[in-house]
Amino acid sequence: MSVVETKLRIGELAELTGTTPRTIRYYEEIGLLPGAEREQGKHRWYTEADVERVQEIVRLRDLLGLSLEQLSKLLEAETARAELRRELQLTEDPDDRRRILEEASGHIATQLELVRGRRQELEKLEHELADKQKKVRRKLRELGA
Amino acid sequence: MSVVETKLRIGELAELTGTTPRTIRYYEEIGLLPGAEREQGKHRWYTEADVERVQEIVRLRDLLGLSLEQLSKLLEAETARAELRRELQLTEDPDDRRRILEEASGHIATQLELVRGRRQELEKLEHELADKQKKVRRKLRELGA
DNA sequence: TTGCTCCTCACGTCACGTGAGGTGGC
DNA sequence: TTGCTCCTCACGTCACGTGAGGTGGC
Repeated sequence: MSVVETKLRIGELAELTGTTPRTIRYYEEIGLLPGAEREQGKHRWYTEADVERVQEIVRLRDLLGLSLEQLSKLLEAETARAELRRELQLTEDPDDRRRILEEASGHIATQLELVRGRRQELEKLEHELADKQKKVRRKLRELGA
Repeated sequence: MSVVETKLRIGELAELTGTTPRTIRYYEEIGLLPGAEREQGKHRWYTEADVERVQEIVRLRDLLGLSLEQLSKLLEAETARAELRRELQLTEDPDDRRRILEEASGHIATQLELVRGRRQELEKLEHELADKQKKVRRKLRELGA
């Protein structure tokens, strides 16, 4: 919670997230990343929040294999929520707070379903491979005897 | 083990594997699929073995997120093994059998490592999401009280 | 001021999608 | 024979990679 925000250049953001400047610019171009702050019209400056956003994008992209359009839709709700949350953290109205929390819960549930489905597919493949491995090793033992 | 092989057309192979004819042709073009039997120079005919091959390709492609070049290398050894296996199932030489089985074991181990790594990444993400969900739900309960 | 990183085109690539126009097989 | 599926170009698309030529900031 420091007062001075850490300002990052596009190359630094890229390195911290395992991407490239070109990828960052592309994500901005298609609206997946909010347009970075541009001092007087030249270099882009990023914050810690951008690092987290890009890390989330990269993780879901790689682990779930979603297209960037699908990812946009998945993260859109989250982005809207984040904005609302800021506004409404100021208010203390319990109805508003409940609504925001319920939306968050639903959004997390959606992601959880996707992740669980993938994990189960991978577990199935893993078990099949482990099974194959067992059979091959049993045959090797039989040969050794 | 029937004598008559089931002959499949490219559209049937595609549907059975969740792909498209264009994808099948592309995989043949880049050498990921062996060129299908071509009767007199026109339609391609496929067998059950092709179905299994494409299913394996698709599964590894989607679950591991490998490029088709990486997949080629991963499956190359397996293809070579399959051929050797046929030759050597005829011979009964234990040294040859041992060598083949050991190669198979190594190859399966490689795939298992990739699959386990992915599975663990997904589990980590799943736990983080489950954690988030818990926190949101706790806040909701606090509001309800 | 020098050197590195940044900037914007713009063309290239990978893994296919999508017609266009024509031929094969139950 | 008719209709569907197949065939081969060949251009389009998505998600960037890769220079080319030029400007910004510690």
